[in-house]
Amino acid sequence: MERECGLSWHFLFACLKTLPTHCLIMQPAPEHSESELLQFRRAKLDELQKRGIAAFGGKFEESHDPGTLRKNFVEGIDVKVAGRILSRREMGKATFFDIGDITGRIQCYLSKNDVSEEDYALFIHQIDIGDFVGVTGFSFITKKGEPSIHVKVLTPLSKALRPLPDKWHGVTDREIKYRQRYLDLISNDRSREIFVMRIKMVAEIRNYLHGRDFMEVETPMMQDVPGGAAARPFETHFNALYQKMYLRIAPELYLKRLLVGGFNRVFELNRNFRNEGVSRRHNPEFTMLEAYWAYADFEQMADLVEDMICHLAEKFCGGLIIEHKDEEGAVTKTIDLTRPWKRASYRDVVKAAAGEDWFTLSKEAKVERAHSLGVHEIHAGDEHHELDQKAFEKLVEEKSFNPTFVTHVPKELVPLAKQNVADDSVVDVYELIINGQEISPGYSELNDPIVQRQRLLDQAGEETQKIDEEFLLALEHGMPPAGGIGIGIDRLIMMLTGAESIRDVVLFPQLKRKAE
RNA sequence: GCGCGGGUAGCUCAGCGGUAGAGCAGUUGGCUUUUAACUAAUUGGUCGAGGGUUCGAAUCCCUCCCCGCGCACCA
Repeated sequence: MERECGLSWHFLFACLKTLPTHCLIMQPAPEHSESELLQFRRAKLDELQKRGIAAFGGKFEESHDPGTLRKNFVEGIDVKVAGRILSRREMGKATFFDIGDITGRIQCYLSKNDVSEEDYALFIHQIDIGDFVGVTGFSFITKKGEPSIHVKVLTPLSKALRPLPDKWHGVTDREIKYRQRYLDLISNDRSREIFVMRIKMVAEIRNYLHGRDFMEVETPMMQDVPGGAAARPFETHFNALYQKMYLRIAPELYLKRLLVGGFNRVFELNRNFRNEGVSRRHNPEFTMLEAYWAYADFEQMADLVEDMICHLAEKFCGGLIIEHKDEEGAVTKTIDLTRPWKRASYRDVVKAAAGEDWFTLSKEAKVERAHSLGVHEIHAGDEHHELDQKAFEKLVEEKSFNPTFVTHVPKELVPLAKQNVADDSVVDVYELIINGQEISPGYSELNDPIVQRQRLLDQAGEETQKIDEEFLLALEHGMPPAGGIGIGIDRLIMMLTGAESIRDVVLFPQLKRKAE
């Protein structure tokens, strides 16, 4: 006892004496000395290394993951498990501690009976919460019924020089959650669950489409002409070719080239980039699924999307009723995905929300009507289709939580879709609204190169967009009639997990650079 | 870009003109089935940055930085 005590004092004394110069060597220009907390951890690292222990470890052959072992627990078997120490309960001659990772956590028990006095002291004094360790021992259940590992050998695997966030509250500071996502993942169960769910869902979407004979392809993210959507692109410069390039705003025009090339069922599930503002619903780089199915139309695409989203909900959300909850666990919103989903035309849903006579009104009368319905972000100077669209967004989209396929949208809004045979002022498309947001558009794709050129020119007149001549050239070689969809994956995940911000479903959301 | 709210110890937060605080984490002890372990003592702060007002500023005022929410742009 006294020996141990004496050792520790000697050790502490030695550290305090040697630390200042050590810090200067490690950090060339610190503005002020490191906090005491960090100094202690550095000293522990030094001590481990002095004793010839590999503080940043190496190979450790685990028999189980921490969470998997706990889930499928079997008592009385030999186990080797590695993980980060997440908490610790010291009881004199024995210590309980939890190790964990993305799979979950498991409790470990280390007793002085099982290791030398020296090793136990090393564990107590040099190993911290936050360090990675490997444990070798056997599984058992404690008196209180907790599945645990009785540790026979403890192997330090990596020293953490900084402490973990609050063990109870985790990280709540949004800035730390986003900038240092790893801390959020280590300390917040909810964040971990959402990201694991996202990863599984994205994998399942790929499985689902592969199962229906869609081929996943990769098309350029750097494009000469950024097409396929109306959005401001990010610009970059290609040094070798000495030309300006753009990050893609959509893969659409390349996927259609593949339809021309005979790829009858293709999809791409990857990032798009749009140089627009960030918000709860917008991240400048976001994940989009686009799929094209030759000889299908927008209604078959709607069936496909409906089936796929229900499949995901049943597989990962326990059914078609999705409940969004607040931090106290109270249900704030319920989304009912029960099939069949509502389908209604754009004109009908706008009339239902803004009045039967809406489409007969003058611009001024539309603005007045909108104001009376509480919509103030609307201006008489806009074109009719813009006023209609504003009414749609504010009065229909933002208020629709259960799924609705809004069909037959005015053609001005969608230049890449086929016009309706009966009414050529609208196009054969749907916009799927769930959770107050557009989750997915689907088209009967326009494959007439002459009409396509004219529609792009009409739109370019307003938006000064460049026409992708290579795309039109491809269409002139003949593109099969096809249905196409896009699904905003981030928003889909928000809807299915109840995340309130896109930043809660994107691992590393874009943030402004922090000043030096 | 505009408006509102926020930035205090490693983390979670209180303080809002008069000596910078709590809990957890940390350090040193006690404790051999604990689990937000318990328990005693204790360390730790350019109060986001820079100016100003004041005898005195974390606190009031100005400028700037970052984060959140709303609006605008957009999916």
